[in-house]
This record gives sequence, C-alpha cells and structure tokens, in this order.
Amino acid sequence: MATGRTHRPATRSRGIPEATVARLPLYLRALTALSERSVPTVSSEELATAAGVNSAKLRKDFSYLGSYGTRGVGYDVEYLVYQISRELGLTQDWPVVIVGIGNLGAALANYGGFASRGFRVAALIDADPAMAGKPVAGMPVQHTDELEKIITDNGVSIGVIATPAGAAQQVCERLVAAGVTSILNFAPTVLSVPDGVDVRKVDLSIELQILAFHEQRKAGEGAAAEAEPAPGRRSAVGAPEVNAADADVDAPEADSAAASRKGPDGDVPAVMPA
Amino acid sequence: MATGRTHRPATRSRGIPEATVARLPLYLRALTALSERSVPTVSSEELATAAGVNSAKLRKDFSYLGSYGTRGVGYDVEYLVYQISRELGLTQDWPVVIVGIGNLGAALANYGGFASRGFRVAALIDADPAMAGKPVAGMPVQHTDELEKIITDNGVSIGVIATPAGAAQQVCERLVAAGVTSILNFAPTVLSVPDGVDVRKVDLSIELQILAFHEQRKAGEGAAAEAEPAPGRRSAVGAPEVNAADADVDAPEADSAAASRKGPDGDVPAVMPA
DNA sequence: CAATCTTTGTGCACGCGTTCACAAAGACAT
DNA sequence: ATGTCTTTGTGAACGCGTGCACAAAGATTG
Repeated sequence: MATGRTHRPATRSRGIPEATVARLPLYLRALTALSERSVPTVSSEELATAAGVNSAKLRKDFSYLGSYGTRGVGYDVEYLVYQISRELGLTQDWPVVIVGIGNLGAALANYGGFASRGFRVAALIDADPAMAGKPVAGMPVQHTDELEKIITDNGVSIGVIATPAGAAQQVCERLVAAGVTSILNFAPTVLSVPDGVDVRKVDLSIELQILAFHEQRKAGEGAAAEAEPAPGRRSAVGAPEVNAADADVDAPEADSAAASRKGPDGDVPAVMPA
Repeated sequence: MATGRTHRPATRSRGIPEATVARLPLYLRALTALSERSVPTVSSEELATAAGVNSAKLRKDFSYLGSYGTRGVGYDVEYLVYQISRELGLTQDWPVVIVGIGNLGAALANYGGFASRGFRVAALIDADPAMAGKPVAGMPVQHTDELEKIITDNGVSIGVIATPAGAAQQVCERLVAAGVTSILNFAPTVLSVPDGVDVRKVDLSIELQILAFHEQRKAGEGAAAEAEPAPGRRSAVGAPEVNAADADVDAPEADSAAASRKGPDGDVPAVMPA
C-alpha cells in the first residue's frame, strides 16, 4: 500500500466513525491499565482482548486516527494513550454541572471516574431549597436559581441531568439557554434540544428490560409455554396506577423541581417509570 | 446511551432484531405515559415523536411483533402496551440482586424504575461485613457469603454488579456459578463470561468522554488551534499515578470486596479510571 | 545483506439497520 | 355502496459497521 496515511488529516471535520469514537474510551481504559503496569508496547491482539473487542476492528479504529503502530512490534502504550486522549479532548479540562442531587446525583458526584478523566464537577445543583448549602461529595449544593450564573462563570459546556423525568426538559432548556451544548441525561425522558446540542442518555431500567427479553428467550427455549424462572410472579401490565404511584419514587432522587411546578397534567406524562 | 453488548452471533431463531429490542422499552415508556392520560389510540407519527425516533423505523419495529395497528387509525395504546410488555418478558416477575452497595448501588436500590417494570430487588449484597444488616432502601444488606444461597433461594437469573472494577470479575463468576445468566455491569471493566450468559454494561464516564469528543469538535470548528471553552485547564495525560490514586475513589461505591482480596497485581489492571 | 518472522494497515465482501416511498387496508363521509 | 382520506405495513435501496484475509512494512536473526 501507499506509505501510510498523513498523520494529520488537518480537516477536523473529516469524521471518525461514531462507532469508533464510542470505543475509544474503552481502548483508553485498557491502555491506561497497561501504562500503570509500565508495559511499553502492546499488540493489537492483546489490546483487543483487554478491551473486549475484535483485533481487526481495533486496528481499523486506530487507522482512523493515523498510523501510530509499528509493524512487527505493536503500539507504544504511552504514545497511544496520549493520542487517544487528545482525540477525545481529554487533554483539556471539562467543567461539568450535575443537576438533581438525589440518590443518583449524589452517586455521580462521588464517582471518581469523572475526575480521573479530565472532568471536573464544577457545581451540584438542586431545586430543593432545603438541599442548598448541604455538602455532597465535599461540595455545597447550590440552588437552581444560581444555575445560569454557575454555567456562565465556570464556562460549563457539559451538563448532567439527574432530576426526575418531569423536571428534565425544563432543566435542559435552562442549561442550553445558559450555554451548555452537551447533555448527559439520566432522566427517563426524551429531551428535545436545538440543533448543535448533543444529548446522550443513560437509562438504568432500559438495560434491564433488554436483559429480560433475552432471559425470557433463554427460558422459553425448550418449552414454548410460559417459563417460570423463579418463585413468585405477577401480572404487572394493566395496572397503570402503580406507575403513577411510582412517580415520586421513580425519580433517581429527591429533587423538588417537579414538585415546585406541578402541573396537574403537565408532569404526569413525563414522569415515567422505565 | 448505555453501551455494552456481548457477542450476538446470529439472530435468535425467529429473532426480533437487536436494534429493535433495544427500542421497545422506549416505546413502552411513551405508551405508558399515553395510557396514564387515557389516550385510546396513537398514530405511528405521534408515538415516534414521543419516543424520539423516526416513524418509519417505529412501524418497521412493530411489524416484527405482528400487525397490531389499524390502518387509517393507528395503534391501540393498551393493547400495544400489553404486547410489548409480553415481548420483553415484563409480564413476569424478575427477581434481581444488586452486588456492591456503595453510592451507586444504593442509588440503584432506591431507583423506582426497576420495581415499576417487573423487576423486584430480591437482595442487596456487599462484601463489607460492616454493611451487613444495615438497611438500604428499606432492605437489610446481606454479606457476600450469602450470595449463592440468595441466588438459589430466590431463583435469581439477573444480577447487577455495582462493585469496584477490581471485584467485578470475581463477583461475576460467583453469580454465574450460582445460576445467574444475565448481568448488568456498572463496573468499568470488561467481564468475561461463558456462552449463554448475557452481559450489558453501563459506563458512566464513557458517555461523558463521547460528549467531550463532540464538544471539542464544536469548539475547534472555527479555530484550528486549541480551544479554550472555560477558565482553567490541565494536562491530564501523562500522569498515570493520579489514576492509581483514583483506584479507590474511582469505584462507584465503598464495597470492600476488592479490599478483602487484594491481589498485589490482580486488581491493578482491573481497577481502572474511565 | 538476505532471509525469515511478526504484526500492522486496509481492500473487500457481507450483513444489519435505516430510510424512502408506495400500495394495500381500513375508517369515514356522502 | 362508492369514493375519499388517513395511516399502516413493507419492498427495496442505501449506507454504515464488521470481520476476513493478505500484502506491505519493519524487526530480527543468521
């Protein structure tokens, strides 16, 4: 083949495939582990195993970044850590705010995985006045009223939403209006945002539902009839009112944003289980 | 979105596409909201908007389940809720165990989205003896020693791992050995499991890293040079030892499973930031 | 320097998922 | 009953992602 690629495509817009981008953090994690063990180089085969992917896929992924490997040897760990970090934008500091400091929000605030990757929790925000000033993860919770000022003063461009579903859209709009252009949404709701704003969602119960689907498949493999994998069953469906009851419990935490603006109908559809 | 997926060789027998299965919970959520508002029928267009997807995609998805719509009218909400619930296996009870009751584990235990979808938290398990008996989410935490007995007695087939990365693989193996065949992994580690066991992973920091990538893209759109979206920066990369220090903090919680079996090397590669 | 060995980088083919576009089906009005 | 209107269900085209398989590149050895 031709003598390799030009190291710098120069044109930023020349896209790395989305699927590849999603795997870069995986590689980075594996590489960091190797780095800590002072492993100097690693082959695509070894690294692929460590990252849980196919080696051909890994090589192709890396080829989008440039030719950083040495044939017959492998990849230089430290160099690759740097290149991937740079590509992901982790060589700079990203201040983030977490809105909705309930169980989940607090857990996220305490999550060390953020800080270790260049993400700095700039502020914790909650709509409950009773929460204001209360220290969580060694940081005082601030009231929603301060949201805009916090975003502006800290130059925050990434926001994490961990509010109840009913409050998520409103919080989202305020974040965006204040200048946030990337949102990580933990609320079980579809957020609508203007063009130019990225939203990624993490839904804890959706993953379980997908597992349940496959689990049911397994159980019903031999028998066509209903499987009974465990003692105790229930009907579940057909009792919408239990979902309504879940509304408060459902939310990952106790943010009172929803309560403060309870539309008798407005948040019923939004506050969803699942 | 949450990531994670094990190798799915070929589509199961009369398989619904994996991508479709992953969207069913989304539809179900939107439909439940409509059901609570007593909306009798809904068109593919409306429902697609509510679920945040393309209407053609939605129709094709539903076509895999059967012809449940009425041309010229739309879909019967209640009927569709039932059909999707049944397809996902949510009409039966799924007892789950949560292993690793730290910040994240506790948040999950309190998360109402599980119970409202047919998932019953059968037990909370932690390796820390000091946690044993302590009530979390109205349920006493049990010690890891009881793991196998709990799984067997409750017929648990789905396990949630919220331990530090260093303990995840070991916990995983014990769960599988005890009969668990589906695992939801929150630990930032690649789990290796035997065939027939499904693993889905949720990595909180990977999502942020993906956002950072796009954010960097936006910032560098006009200027070719390094962007400065906020006051304060850092070098981040090139300091592996800070990651090592993160090891304990990194874990979403305080499960001491890792501590109880600290291999001087065994968990170093596993305990990863990111 | 030549031969051999290892591992990368990638051309190519295949399959899955997405989207378009439309005919068929049924509701509804006249 | 007939015609019109709405919306589903799906055939087909397209694009992306994945994995195979191999030639090129460089290390290493004799």
